[in-house]
Parts: sequence; C-alpha cells; structure tokens
Amino acid sequence: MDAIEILQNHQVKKTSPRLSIIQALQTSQNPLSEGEVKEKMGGLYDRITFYRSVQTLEEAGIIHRIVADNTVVKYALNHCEKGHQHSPDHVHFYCTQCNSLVCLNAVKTQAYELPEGFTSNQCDVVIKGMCNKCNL
Amino acid sequence: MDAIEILQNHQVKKTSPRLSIIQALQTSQNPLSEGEVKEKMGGLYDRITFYRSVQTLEEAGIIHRIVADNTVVKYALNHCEKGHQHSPDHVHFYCTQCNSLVCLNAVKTQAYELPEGFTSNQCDVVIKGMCNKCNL
DNA sequence: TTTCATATGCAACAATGTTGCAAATAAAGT
DNA sequence: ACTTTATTTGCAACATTGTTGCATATGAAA
Repeated sequence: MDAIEILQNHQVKKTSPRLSIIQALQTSQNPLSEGEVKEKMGGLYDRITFYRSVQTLEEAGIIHRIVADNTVVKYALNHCEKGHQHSPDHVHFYCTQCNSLVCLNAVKTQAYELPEGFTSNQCDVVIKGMCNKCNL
Repeated sequence: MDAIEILQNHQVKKTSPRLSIIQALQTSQNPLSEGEVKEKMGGLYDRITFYRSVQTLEEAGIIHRIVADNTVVKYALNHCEKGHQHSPDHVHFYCTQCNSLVCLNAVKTQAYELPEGFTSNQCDVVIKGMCNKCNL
C-alpha cells in the first residue's frame, strides 16, 4: 500500500518526514532502528522530528516499536492495514550475533494467566539467540 | 541468605559495591532500577562501578536484568541460589501507572516454536498494564 | 605481610531521549 | 488560488543512560 494512503486511512496529516519514515520501513523486510531509517532517509533527517513522528505513527496504529534490548529499539509497519492502536500479536526474535530483529508474524504471543488484581493491555515477547542466516 | 555467602557461592570477589548492590536488592520485594539502588546505597555509589558490578553479577548468575522499556531497566536477585547463568524462567509485569516492575515467579515463560534455522537461549516476556495496587 | 591480578572510581566521551519555541506547512474555509 | 489556523517541523539546549581508558585501591593467595 502507498505511504500516503496509509496516513490517510489513519487520519494522520501527510507530512514528508512521516512519509519518508514509512517508505524507509517499507523497503525493509525487518524492523529498522533509528540509525537505519536515518540512512535510508538521507539528508532530510532530524532526530527530534524522527522521535515525534514515530510516536505519532505508533499511536495511530501504523507502526509498532520493538525494544530488543535497552539500547536496541526498532520500528516496523503493522501488517493489519485497518487496525488501530493495538499492540503486536506476534513475538520478535533478536539475533545477538548480527543484531538483526525479525518479526515472527506466524508466532503469536501466548496468553499468560495473571495474579488476582493485575490487568494487562500489552505483552512483549523477545526471543534472543541466533537467526537462520547466522546459524549456517 | 547472606550477601557475602552469595558472592562466595558464585566465585565472585567480595567487594563492597557488590555487597551493597545485593543488599539493596534484598531489602526490596520488587526489582530495582539504578536510581533506586543508588538511593539505598547512599554516598558510596559510583555510576560506572554500578554498571560494571551489575554486569559481573548477572554473568555470575546472581541477578537478572529486566528491560521493562527502553528507558526502564531493573535488576532482581535470582531465586535459584545454585543456578549459574540462565535467563529468568518467569515473566515480568510492568505497571505503566506506578512504574513498578514485578517478578511473576509463578508465571513461567512458555515455549515458542521457532522457524527453521533459528535457535534461542533466552526469552524475555514483559506484560504491561495495571498492577494490583493501582487497580484498587 | 608481600605480591599480583582484579576491581574501583574519576574524567571524558558517546548515544539516546526530552522540552521550549519560532518558523514552516497541511488542511479547511473563502 | 488565497487566507486562515492549528499542527508540525527543526533548531538549540538539556537530561538521562551507557561506555572506555587509566591510575589508584583492594581482595585473595602465597
């Protein structure tokens, strides 16, 4: 789907930084870090704008943010085109060898029974190890 | 168990920063952030030493590090006294209301089937929502 | 107590994330 | 197409978090 269309569908203003970020993510199979998005965006990149943009895009349900580790944050487009803000339903795999992060869209997060009084709205699962390429 | 005994059991040198960190964690039911440990340690606290100490303690299997979010990292003592470095087998709950983190020791992380070629040695599960106190 | 490898703690740096504010711009109305 | 208005951008400045090098201090063993 076209980046402009995505923003329209989610009622978010069409601005060039937002379009650039979405397009950068669309060119990649895997989630991208800020640095990786920056590279793809070239000159027209501002750190502050980036942070505010990804926050907007996440709140709009267009992308999701994955914290692989405290120093490794990546972003990925949501697959569900229509879906509004809901946390990802799949687990993520982080390869500690090549530092790539993979959305395992086919592997759904399982339900966990919480103790009395606890309520949840999000469940983040990050599995760490070696990816298929590094295991060759 | 005594902090000195813990260090001895894991073949780690007994130094005062390490003892202070362990003792700080022992006084708390829940995992603590760097700032929370610092408060409990008082004057004899150095940031660099803290970072290197928690790394040593984690590698020795004495504590584990929990990344609740990219800006929220906490530390907790391992329950298994004998256990050497193995990642926590339980899930963690992060209350987005009061920012407390809870080890749900009774809730074990479930196994996830990985795609061909992927191998894992750690699985981090962080459930986010409201804790029992904030839900009252 | 002496020795030696390890750990501490300081300075300096690097990376990541936030806030305030003036200029720019998207979207809606004229 | 032009004007208006609320939102967004992008700069400066700051705050927080994590790392590296190195001289001094210290734990553990001889």
